[in-house]
Amino acid sequence: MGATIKDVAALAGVAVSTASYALNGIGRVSTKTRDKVLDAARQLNYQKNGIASDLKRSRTNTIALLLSDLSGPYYSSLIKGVQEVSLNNGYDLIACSSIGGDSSTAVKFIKEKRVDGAIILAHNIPDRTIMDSAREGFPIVMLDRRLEHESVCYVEADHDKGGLLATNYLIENGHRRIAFVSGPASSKHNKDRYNGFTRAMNDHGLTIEPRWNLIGNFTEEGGYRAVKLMIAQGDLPEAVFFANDEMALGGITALQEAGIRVPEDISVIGFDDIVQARFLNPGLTTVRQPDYEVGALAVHLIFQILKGESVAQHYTLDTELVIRGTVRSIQN
Amino acid sequence: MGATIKDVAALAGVAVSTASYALNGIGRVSTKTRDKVLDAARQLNYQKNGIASDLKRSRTNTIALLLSDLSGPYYSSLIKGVQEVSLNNGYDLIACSSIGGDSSTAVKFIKEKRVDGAIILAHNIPDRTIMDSAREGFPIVMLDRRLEHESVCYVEADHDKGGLLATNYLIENGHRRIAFVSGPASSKHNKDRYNGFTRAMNDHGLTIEPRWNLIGNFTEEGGYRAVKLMIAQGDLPEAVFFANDEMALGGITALQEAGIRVPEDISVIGFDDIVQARFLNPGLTTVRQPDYEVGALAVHLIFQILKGESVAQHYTLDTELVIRGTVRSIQN
DNA sequence: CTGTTAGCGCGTTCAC
DNA sequence: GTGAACGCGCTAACAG
Repeated sequence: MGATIKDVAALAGVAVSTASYALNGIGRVSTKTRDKVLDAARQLNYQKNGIASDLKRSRTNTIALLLSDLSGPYYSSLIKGVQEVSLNNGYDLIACSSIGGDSSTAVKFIKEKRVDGAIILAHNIPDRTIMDSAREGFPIVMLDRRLEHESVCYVEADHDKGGLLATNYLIENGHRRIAFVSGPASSKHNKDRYNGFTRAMNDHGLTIEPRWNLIGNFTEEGGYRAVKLMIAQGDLPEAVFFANDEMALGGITALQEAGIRVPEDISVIGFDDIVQARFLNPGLTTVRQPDYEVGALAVHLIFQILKGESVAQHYTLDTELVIRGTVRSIQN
Repeated sequence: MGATIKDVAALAGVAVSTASYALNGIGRVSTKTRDKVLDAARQLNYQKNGIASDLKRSRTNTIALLLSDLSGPYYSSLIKGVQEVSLNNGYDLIACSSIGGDSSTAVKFIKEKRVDGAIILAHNIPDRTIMDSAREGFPIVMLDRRLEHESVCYVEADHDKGGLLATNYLIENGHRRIAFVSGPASSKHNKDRYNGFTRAMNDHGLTIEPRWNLIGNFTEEGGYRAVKLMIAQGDLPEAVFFANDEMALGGITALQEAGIRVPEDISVIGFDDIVQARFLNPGLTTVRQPDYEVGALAVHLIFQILKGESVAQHYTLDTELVIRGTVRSIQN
């Protein structure tokens, strides 16, 4: 167990350096010697110690995707984008979680230079930590927030425009009395979506009723509660714009429980296009973010920076309306 | 940038080893010296090179979860189990994919000893590779298949009993003419589920119609096709047991398209309890595996082995029936 | 008891 | 094709 390159060299009767060259297939070695070495390696079941190799090379050929929690939520398309582009560039990809904040695996990996670059989708890693790690030459791309720092850049969907898109769609379908269920006030994305909403409302001379500005905290439970509250107030709006799909899920449950039909009695629109959206009946109309593209671009930027090319600090991608069955057209 | 421990020692005016002791908080250093060192480290924004550290210690304090594809399917509960137990034991956890087979990140990490142990849920890593890596002291736990090797153990749900459970439930509800839609023949889990099915059928003296033994390959598409075929044959069964939920999803779509109602005209049961199952209308009745427990047990075993304690080679956990709305009771 | 010296871990790479 | 330095931090043995 655990043969080292020394053992291989000894068995093959060559110097360690020669063994290394042969193993890595870098010129300088006659075919005969190479074969001897490879043979010895096979006999000893030799596997190089990747850590020693990384240490010497001072690069790991690996990039990390930092998530708040490995067990979810499910950023399938985004990860696919990250994964495909990494692999195409010959880099390895690992995912790790930031549970535990500054003492988490995620933070350890960027701080201790265990990877060559990182993509961050983990709200609980403090800006400070990220900036400390973002030394010259250590590329970091943020996906969940903005961060002004020379060697950190960020990619995001245009949530503002997405909010506008969704709201305009409701208005085009004849809705005028529209409620908005927000996520947490601290969320930039929530704020952007809300901005888009207000812009659309104002553009069409519609008024935003304060009593229809509800808080749902981006959770299914929160959406459920918000709608319960709305129902308790009486006087329902014609449509509800949930700032994310999870809240819409909860909201729809609350509506169903009250015998209010979607979309016959009230229209609903969400944001994100999570997997479940398609499986509701009727399917949830929502706004899709270009997740795959966000992921792909993020890694692409990492490689640009690694190559020493300069990149912009900020990229915005478009969102797209996904029309299913929860919004109906009202004839006025 | 990139201060090393040498710089810290120099600035603090002590030897490197002293700096190391101070930084790691291992006795042998006066408070005063310690403070000087910590101060110097702070000033230089020092971060240890984790790779050098790992090399020296020859352990990484990290375990890896090897998945076929980081972008899905979504083993949320299982990963939660793995994650929580790892963290509780003070170990870091990383996830990586085996896309690319023997040249994948996953394989690289186990071969090159970049982690202290691994949990494998990646069918495309060859047995051979796993056995080569499973040297003395390198713990590997398999979740997706059995592998007979002294230092490899496996944990699995009782798929056979799960198949029995599902089938018995259909039979208890008066169904006698039952179809079975299989996954790929190569899948052990599929085979076990099918065994449970046949056992239940035989126990009740029911016959298995060959024309109702369909192949769906564990995919939504496959389930869809299988049901289309079944419909084309005419003479529908009373119930269909899909060997996994994804196929059930596809099958239900096919039934709907043909105007066949679930469960009024035909009952459906699945296996796995994927997230979507709950969101179908009606909710999909299915068999749940104890995913969290499987994950938690897997890591637990890793730690046992790491501590040099001996463990059994094989663990089986029970499955559970999740009753929702796709099976109806037939009065004969 | 505090602090230092020296060598190790393992593979890579440069100069000869 | 080879010897030896090197990457960086850890630690046993030793000196003060």
